[in-house]
Amino acid sequence: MKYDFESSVGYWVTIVSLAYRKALNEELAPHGITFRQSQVLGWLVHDGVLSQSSLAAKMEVEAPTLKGLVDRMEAAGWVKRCSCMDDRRKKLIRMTSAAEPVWQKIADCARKVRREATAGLNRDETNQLLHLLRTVHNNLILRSEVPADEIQIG
Amino acid sequence: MKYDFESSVGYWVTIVSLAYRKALNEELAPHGITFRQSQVLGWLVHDGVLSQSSLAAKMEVEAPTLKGLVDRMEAAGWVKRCSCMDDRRKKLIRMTSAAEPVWQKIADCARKVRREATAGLNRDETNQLLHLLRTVHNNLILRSEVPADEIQIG
DNA sequence: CTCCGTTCGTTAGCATGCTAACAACGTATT
DNA sequence: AATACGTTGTTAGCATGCTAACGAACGGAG
Repeated sequence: MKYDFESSVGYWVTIVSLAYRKALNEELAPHGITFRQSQVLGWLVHDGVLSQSSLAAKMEVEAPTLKGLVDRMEAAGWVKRCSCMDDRRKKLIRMTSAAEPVWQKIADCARKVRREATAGLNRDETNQLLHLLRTVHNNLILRSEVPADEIQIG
Repeated sequence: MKYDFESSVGYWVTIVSLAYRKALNEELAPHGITFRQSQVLGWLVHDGVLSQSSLAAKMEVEAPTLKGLVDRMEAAGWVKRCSCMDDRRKKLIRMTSAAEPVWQKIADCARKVRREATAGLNRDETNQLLHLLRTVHNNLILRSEVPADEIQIG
């Protein structure tokens, strides 16, 4: 019983994701930062200050995964954990001044790889790709939020 | 200097890849197998016998990554390493008979998640998505094979 | 105010990714 | 044959992913 990987969205999304991350990691390596770490800085630039849980939600990873990311970035001096006055459970993550001069280079690397990845695609095709990926993502998110076998109205 | 993740192919491919893997892992967990391990069996069903290096190439991962996969699957009894007569360096991977009864269930899980992921997309849109992902993948592969700063014809 | 369920961050343990460096083997060159 | 170079698989070390289980803090019900 065969299974056709070549026509599987999961297969292609997996290997494109690996290839994209690898490409960007190569660009970022000289700056001592990784793909996911650069995304953390991106969200901090975008939103200012974020708690670990909200950052985890934005990056679509679980809490322990984000903790590891923040641990390494705090050790490297890119970010800092601050206590939250309103809620003593929360720890607010903010970018340090040491990270600011590097962010410009990171954004340049990200744009470069993005340009290379979408070479040969016109604006419509790129938008179509993003639209289709959002649709698939939404399908998978809804799936985890409302598993079919848990819908039991008594 | 902001960077717009929402319109980044890399961002969406990353989180869709994570969501897809997570969904399939949930389906496969009862069978004691993981997403990547199921793909190994898929390739073995498709091609019969494969050396580790050719399997790594098909799965788009590096040799040490594939070694870990095969190590765990051999320990679980799904696959077996066999020596190769023609080339004593190679180790041929083949599926064991113990894995065969599970493969049908794995393929069913894969088809189920695939159907859920592409819900709301017609055949044309799905093909378009696969086509665009292949294009992006090809761009990134070419990039790593011919880095621009290494083209130096003297 | 106390109890109880939820949320937040952490820990432990495992699966998957990578690069760098190595030994063993194959192959081409001299 | 001897040398050199490429290929194959392994090891070590690190970065990212996950679930399960936990303590601390919040918030609402009684």
